[in-house]
Amino acid sequence: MATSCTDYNFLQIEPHWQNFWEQNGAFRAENISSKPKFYVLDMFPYPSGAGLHIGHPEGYTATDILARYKRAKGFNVLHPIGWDAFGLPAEQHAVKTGTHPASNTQNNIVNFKRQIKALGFSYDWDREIDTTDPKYFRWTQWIFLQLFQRGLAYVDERPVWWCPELRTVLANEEVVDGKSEVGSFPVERKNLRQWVLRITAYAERLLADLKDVDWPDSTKRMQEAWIGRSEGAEILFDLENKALGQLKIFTTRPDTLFGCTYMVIAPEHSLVEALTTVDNKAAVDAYRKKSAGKSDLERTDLAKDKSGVFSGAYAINPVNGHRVPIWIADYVLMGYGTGAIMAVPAHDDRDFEFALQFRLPIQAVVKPSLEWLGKNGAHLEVEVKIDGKSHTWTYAELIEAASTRDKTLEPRAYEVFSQRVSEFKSVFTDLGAAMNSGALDGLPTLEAKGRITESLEKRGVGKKTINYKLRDWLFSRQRYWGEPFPIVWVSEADYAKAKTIRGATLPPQAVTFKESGVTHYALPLPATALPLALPDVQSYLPSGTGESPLANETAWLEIWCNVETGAAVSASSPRPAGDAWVRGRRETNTMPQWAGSCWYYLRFLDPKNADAFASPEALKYWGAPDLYVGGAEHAVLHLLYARFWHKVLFDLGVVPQAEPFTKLFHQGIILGEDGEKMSKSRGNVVSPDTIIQSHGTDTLRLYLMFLGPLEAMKPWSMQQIEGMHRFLQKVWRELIAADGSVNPKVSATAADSAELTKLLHETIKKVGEKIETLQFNTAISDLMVLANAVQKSPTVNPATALTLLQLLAPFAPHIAEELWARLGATGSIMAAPWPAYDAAKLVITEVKLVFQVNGKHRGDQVVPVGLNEEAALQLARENPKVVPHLEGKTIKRVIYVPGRILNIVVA
RNA sequence: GCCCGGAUGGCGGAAUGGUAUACGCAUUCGACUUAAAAUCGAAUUUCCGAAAGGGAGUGUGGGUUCGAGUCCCACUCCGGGCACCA
Repeated sequence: MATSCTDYNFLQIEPHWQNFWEQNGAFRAENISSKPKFYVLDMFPYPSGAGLHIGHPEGYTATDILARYKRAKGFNVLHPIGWDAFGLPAEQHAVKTGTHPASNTQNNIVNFKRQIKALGFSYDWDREIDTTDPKYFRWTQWIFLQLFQRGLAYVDERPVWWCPELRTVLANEEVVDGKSEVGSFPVERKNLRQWVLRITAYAERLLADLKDVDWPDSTKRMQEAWIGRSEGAEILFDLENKALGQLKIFTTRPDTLFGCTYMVIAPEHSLVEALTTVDNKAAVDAYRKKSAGKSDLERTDLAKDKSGVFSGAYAINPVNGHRVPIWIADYVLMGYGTGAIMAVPAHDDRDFEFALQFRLPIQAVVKPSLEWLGKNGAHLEVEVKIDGKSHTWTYAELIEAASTRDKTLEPRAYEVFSQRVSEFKSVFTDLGAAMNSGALDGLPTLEAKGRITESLEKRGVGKKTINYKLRDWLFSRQRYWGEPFPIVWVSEADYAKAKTIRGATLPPQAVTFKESGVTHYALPLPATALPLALPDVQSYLPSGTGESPLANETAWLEIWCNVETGAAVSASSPRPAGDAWVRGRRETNTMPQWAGSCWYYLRFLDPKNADAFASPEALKYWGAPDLYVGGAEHAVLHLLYARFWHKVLFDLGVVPQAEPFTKLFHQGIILGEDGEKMSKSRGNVVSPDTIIQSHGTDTLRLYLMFLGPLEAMKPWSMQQIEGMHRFLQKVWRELIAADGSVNPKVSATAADSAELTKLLHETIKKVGEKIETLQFNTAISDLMVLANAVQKSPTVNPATALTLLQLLAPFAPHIAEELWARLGATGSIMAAPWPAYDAAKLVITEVKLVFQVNGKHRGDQVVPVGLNEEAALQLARENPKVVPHLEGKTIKRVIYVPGRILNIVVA
């Protein structure tokens, strides 16, 4: 039933149809259906206090268009939404106001939901999820238990930002210019006990399986770089002081081992203390202290000046027995490789810089090409002996001679490189051939690598290894507002007791940590005891010790725990009867925001299931999302973490496919009218609410899609949006008369012109194809062209008008429903099958043939399709515009592309 | 420094190797109106020209081709991401 307004009153029409859809459950997806499925997913939002910004509806409109189109095409469409609602801002708000983060979060959700509903998206609201709902995070905790059980979770000391003044741990974003964001107090790095997930165990598969997904190449490449696989060798260097054992290094260039003139270990390396000699101790201690205060970022910021300090100790190069000094420098990171390197200054930029700064020897061991030598050493002057006579040449001359006239000069060229390597303009880091390397001499780099690795391996001082930049995932936060870990810390004896009862659910190796000489054992709650809810706390302020506010909730924290059932009573109560009760302390860390978003796409399949995170039937029917749309800022972290969890679930046999997101698309950022990123401080933020009030959501949706290609970054324009509104007004006016009745030009007795009919069928074809490929901006152009044709036409057949509305419906669903109803069509436009085009109507009998002379457009003529070349050439030669260009010329060649061009090449 | 994008009218942008600038915005003129808005019609890459017409033209320079915005090579500028990863 249509509204009663006479003009295009979107403020009345839009809520009316939103209400209609809601009451009819128009967008409900069925888990049991004979229809083919289509799962289209948005990256669900974090419900911030600021409300929706214009970037949200951009991606959401794109998926909504596809969802509505696919429904019309006969698919059972799953198009869900929910809330990624754990997070730092809610916690900060709670600290400030003292109110529970849940209440603030719920307020924000209400606001987000109102805004999203006002945009008319066809979400299945029955499947709404909220990551902070215990019914949801019960399964987040369950997945953690699976990881834990498989040995993929462990506890380790990791550095975090610590603010002594605020007595709290800070997130990276809470640290601004080395000071706390709140209060500008100094901060330092401090090691704290953290949960870590062993994502590195999946590095190889995370890399290899990228080939199976339909993702933007740039995103794949970013993930590849992040995983950062490199092949090389681990090599053991004997230490001069044999009592200290050996030093293990990682290198991607074992072939340069003969060029190793010193070694560097990270300041955090476990051997630092033992290696440092008495004379150097003071300097080393000072240096370690200085670099401990630096973040990785600061270490890299100081890139220009390499810093470091000599340990006083030496190692022995395993291939030539040379005594090489061991330095300590923070350009070597403990987190990559072995935290120690062999420095080859002749063939590595950083090592070279360091060697220059500390006057360490530089030994060339890889031959560059003569070309490279000429380019980088041209400025040198060299002595050259020819027939016993000495000449002074420029190095460029020597290279020139060696590479053209006199091959015998080549050794001299390399001799110069060898002796004066530090005088060359750049460091040779590419592949070449070995030199000054004993038995390796002359071997190309790749062969030399293999040869030396093999020989080291035989001697037991080296082996081939693969290294990844990817590091294990720091998975805990010292915060209140996150999923609690379903872990209780117990004594060794109690853990042993638990093991006899629940052995199968414990990891192969117990997870432990040592504190004041006591080893604590991590005992998981049984899955039946989930969810472990957050307790109410007195204060959201941090505990002051670095632990989360949960550490202050003694009654929740210190418990008697039943190892069999996971039941708990406060430790202040008497110990309950029975053997299974042990004394424990709960884990006070909570999970990071990523946890909830790592698997939410699976919960949508079966969101109310109380027995499993989703039923096997739902998992099988829906599978992975067919399309996932979201910002490129998630190209690495979210998308890599989710892939990791998914693979673990796949290994468990609970999800049927190895990759979670088959097809991925990133929408571009919408900039402010000034072409800058939208931000509060610039005052260029556009709110969807304002536009919905002034122009309506149909206009907003159309405009967002018309701005430009979905993936492009594009500026907002208030003037352009008027054009979209005019377009909808025009559609309205062509179909509805001033009094609100149907425009008399829409007449059942009117037959459309052949041109209009043809255009209609062309448009059906184009719009359908363009929706499939997410080319919405040009699809809308096509709709405008059709609307313009309808406008020009004196009459229009109702069937044509209805088809136009159907094509418009995915983009601007409210006005489409309204006009559909007013034209007397039955049911919802959403229920009508997508119009099919008639290929016969697309057949053309005449085309415009362009005449070119020497590739230049000189004239054109409408000709029948299938005109042969001879006839076409004849027409061209008679064309008055072409004739002058042919006069007095001989035709050398004719290129004829039927239906397109006839190019006459003349001399 | 490295990696990835991009550069087309006054603006957002469109163009399977085949008429460059579709569609929209803006601007100008005209119609309607007492007037304005809205709407409708027309014009709008640039240079020469009254016009007809012609020349140039997709960041720069080269190349391939009958024909290049599109393919190849070199470069400039802009944007984004990553960054001492051995």
